[in-house]
Formats: sequence, structure tokens, C-alpha cells
Amino acid sequence: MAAKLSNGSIEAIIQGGSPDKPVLQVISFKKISAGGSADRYRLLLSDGELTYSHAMLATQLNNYMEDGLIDNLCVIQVERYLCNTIQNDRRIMILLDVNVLQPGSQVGVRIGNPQQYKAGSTDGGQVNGHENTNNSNHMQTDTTPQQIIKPQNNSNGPMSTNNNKPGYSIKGGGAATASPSTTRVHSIASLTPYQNRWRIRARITQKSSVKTWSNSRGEGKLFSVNFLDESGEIRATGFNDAVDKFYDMLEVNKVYYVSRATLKTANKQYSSVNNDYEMTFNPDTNIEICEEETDLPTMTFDFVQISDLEKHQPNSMIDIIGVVSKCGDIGSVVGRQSQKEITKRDITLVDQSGVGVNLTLWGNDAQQFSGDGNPVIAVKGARLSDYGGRSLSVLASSQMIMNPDIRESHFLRGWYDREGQCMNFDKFASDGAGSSGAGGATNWKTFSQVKSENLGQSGKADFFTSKATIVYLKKENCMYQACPTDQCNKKVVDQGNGLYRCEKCNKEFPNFKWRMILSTNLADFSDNQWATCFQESAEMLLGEKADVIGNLREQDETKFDSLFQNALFKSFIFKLRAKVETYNEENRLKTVCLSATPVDWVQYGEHLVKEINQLVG
DNA sequence: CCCCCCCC
Repeated sequence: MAAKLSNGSIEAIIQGGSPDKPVLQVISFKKISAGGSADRYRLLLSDGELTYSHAMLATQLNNYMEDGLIDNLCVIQVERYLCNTIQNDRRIMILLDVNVLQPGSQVGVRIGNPQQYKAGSTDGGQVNGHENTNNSNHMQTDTTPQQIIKPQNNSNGPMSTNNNKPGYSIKGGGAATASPSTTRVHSIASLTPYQNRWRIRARITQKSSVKTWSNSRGEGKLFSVNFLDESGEIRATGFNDAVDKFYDMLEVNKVYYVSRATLKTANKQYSSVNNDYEMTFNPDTNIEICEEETDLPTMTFDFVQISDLEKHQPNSMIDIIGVVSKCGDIGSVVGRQSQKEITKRDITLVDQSGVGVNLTLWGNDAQQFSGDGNPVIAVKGARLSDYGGRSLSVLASSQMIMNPDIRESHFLRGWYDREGQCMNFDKFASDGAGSSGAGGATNWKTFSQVKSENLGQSGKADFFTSKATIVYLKKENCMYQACPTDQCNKKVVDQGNGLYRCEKCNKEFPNFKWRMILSTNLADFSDNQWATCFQESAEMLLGEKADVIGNLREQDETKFDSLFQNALFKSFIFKLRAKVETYNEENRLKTVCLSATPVDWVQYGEHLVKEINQLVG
């Protein structure tokens, strides 16, 4: 006794109608992997009369596939759906909420004798699209949220959610289901640069302040907002005139109709928003506030499990959730570029994958943070770095939420209180070779890898560790007379009267201290690399303290020279920092040695064994 | 057309 399918509903939907909660059969499905981002599922649906292959499951329902709730030949009732026109007038149906009425194993057969849907002239040749999945851009986008926090429409507090029950399907909010206003708008997930007539209805989840810029390409001001609907999210940016036109009118949490903005490919490196495209407001862009009640979500996450962070590219943006197992003290660092002091705090996040990761908070976030009670922290748009194997940083553009009222958070709370708090957690790259103290952060690279992987070329510094041999040391100008004041290493001016003047301290001293800046060419089996060693690492290479070396230079040139001779062809473990810097409009890679330590051959051997084992598989 | 987010 198979369920009765809603005959004719597919044709109705494709032709713009909105039949209520159609009952359909899933003939087959196909997982579409989108290179690193979340999977999407494409379904071949039947209403008993027609089959239709341009149907996608919203990714927040992916668990229906992963848990086997939807299988071949099962019968579903589609509680909520969208149907959008994409390029070439093809219609794509996105299933937003479904109920499985009968599993495929119970149904066992194709119900009725459905024929492939054939549109008029516009859809020609695409009826077999189910087996031919890579021909449409929409199939490869990954714009739908994994987790959705519903708007605060009841009394459960500010993070109220309707989806923290098992399965967490999104329930349509009564009147909003298939109402004319929802069917006439496009879903964010369906937007591409290749179509020009669309309108979305979406909630603003984040709004930046107005920022001005000035560089070689010009100057101006801009702001950006994130839009979110049931299908996904997109970032939109307004420049100059668009700032004046839209900045004040757009408010966080309010819902707007947007049309006629420019769509372009998003630069994922800078975006925490899960969309291949982004929007730029242009003079034609129309934005209107939507005053009606909507059931649009307020926030989405696409969480990465901590143990999976290694699968993601360093410097990318990810969403993370974990329990604060350790909360470091507040500290401060001086920015290399800005020379400004900034406060920071390192905390450790853990999850049920059994791995812990460092998360760095900056400025106000660091100051205000308290780890009391081991809270759950969710961060949308944290920056992933490969320091220490993997670590995370909360940016100004990130959204950090303490104890969010979502399913994952409740799960982690229960797990941590029950067992997590007693567990020992793995760390990334706990490969201890080359580290003396607790740090242990080791990102091993050969010099040929440094080049082939373009380390330091991204505009950000890259840190790595190499075992290398000194093949050349540049003796000239490797030392200077520096201000004797603690902390101040400014070069002093010899006044010729036995006094040395420091311009920075604006003081004269009867003495100075020797400081070193030593250029060295390092080699490993794969390539060689110039690096600059300052005081401590230079002392390590030469095997003497800087003040001794300085005095030798003045008093015993033979011994001074022999220090350099003896250092040649010695090997060390080098921690290096590489970054492209610009001198006279010329870019070159600058590599600075942060530390040099004698090779611990046992540890280094263990590291090599590990690498060999990894190569073997 | 921004895209800096800091330290090891």
C-alpha cells in the first residue's frame, strides 16, 4: 500500500504554481561534492506522472541523506520548497523541508509510470541532467547553511531556535508557507552572475561600519552587509554613493527586498560568508524594507569539527564551536606593522573529536572574555592559521557567541560535563622535534617547499621550521653599537668624545651594547635560502655572545674571522618567518630567523621516521 | 574599487 503521489504537482511547480505540500517519490539521488565545501544532494523526483531531475536538497537537510532517511524510492511530503529560474530558463526546485512518509525499502517500486519532464523549447536536451550533473553552476555552489538559528519569535530568549530538536528540520512558520510573497522571490542560493533579473528577500545578519581606504588604485569609502534567507547567505558591499544611499537604511536583523545589484565571484579568502558569489550595490540597485512578518533565519553556521581543521586551507575563514577548556591570561603584543600595542588572550577550544585548538581573541574581545564555567563558544568567520599545526583567530568581522542556543551547543555542554572535562585532548602538530619548551609548534618545510608553496607570498607572514646547514655568513655590517637601555636596541651615534647618543631615548651614554644582524645563506637537501638572524640566533650560529664577538672584531680580527669559519657547514633547526616586503616598489621575500637550536638528532630522527611513515601511507 | 585583524 504505497502512498499516493501528488499527480501533476511537478508540472505545476515548474510552471510557477505552488501546490501545497506535494507528495513525491525520490527515484534516485546523487551527491555533488563541491571541492572542500559541504556536499549537496540532487534528487530525481517523481509525482507519479513526471520525473524531474532539477531538484536540490537544501544542505541543512543533508543529514536526511547521510542518515539514510531519504533513500531511493522513498516517498516524501515536501513541506516547503522554492522554485527558481536559473540561466536558460531552467527551473530548479530547492527542497527546504521534507517529511519522509515511507522509506524506499517499504515502497520497493517506482510508483506509476512517470515520464521524464520535457519543457517546451527552453529546456531541450537537459532531461537526462541527473546523470549529467556538472553542467550548471548552481549545482556546484555551496551556499546553504548547515545550521540555522530562527528569528526570535517566541519567549525562549534572544537565541531562540526552532531547530534544536532531533533532525532539526526547518519548519515553515504557518502563514509563511508557500505564500505568494515567498514564491515570487529568488533564493540567495540560486543567484549567479549569469542572470540579471532576480529579487531576493533576506535578513541582514551583519553590518560593518563605514570604512575609508586609500591606495594606489584610488580612494573611497565602503560598507558591507550580510544577507541571509532560508537557502543561504551572501555578502553585499556598497561603495561611495551607495554608502550615502543605503548605509542608514539597512539595519541588522531587518528584512529587505533586494534587486538589480551586481553579482561577482567572491574572494573566499576574505569572506566568512558561505557563498561563491557576492553582491555589489550599483546605481541601479533597488532595496526596499520588508515590513511583513517573515520566518527568515537570523544566523547560520557551517561548523568544522576541530579534528577536521587540518583539512582546511590555512588563512581561510571557518565556523567553529567548542567548549573553552582553558582560558589564558590577558596579554599584549606589539603589531609588527602598526607598532601599536594590542591586547590578546589565548583560549583553548575542545570538542568531541578529542582535539583541542587555540583560539586567539584580540582587543575588546580579549578584555571582556571570561572562561568561567567552561562556556561553549561559537565563532562564525574565524580565521584559520597553520601556526602550531592549526590555530584560530577571532577577527573584527567574526561573530562570536557564548553558549548559543543551538543543538551543537547543547550537545557539547552535555558531552563536556559528562566526559569531556576528564579527557586528554590531542593537539595539532605535537611533533616535538626542534622545540625546546612547551610550544612545540612545528610546521616543517624544506626550502623547495617554501618556494613551491609560495610561503610568505600571501601578504601575510608564514612561519615554518627547517633543518638546514649554514653555507655562507655575511661578515660585513653584521654588528652595530646599540643603545645600552634595556628594550631599546636603537643604533647609537659615536660622539667621538667617549659618549654614544641614542636618538630614540634622546640621551647620551658612556657605553653601548653590541647587537647583531647577521645575513646567512642556509641550505638543505632541496634548495637554499637567505635568512636574517638577530641577536640570539646569531649568537647561536657563531657560538659566542654578541659582546664577545664585538670585542673580537675590534681587537682580534683573526679570532673574529675564525668564528665565522667554524660556523660554516654547521646544521641547526631553524624557526623562520617568511613574508614579502616591499622596498622601493620592489617585492622580495624576506626570511627572518626566529630561533636556531642545535639539532637533537634523536628527535629529528623520530620526525623523519614519522614523515617516512606518512609517505608510505 | 575593500580584503588590515596584529605575537609566536
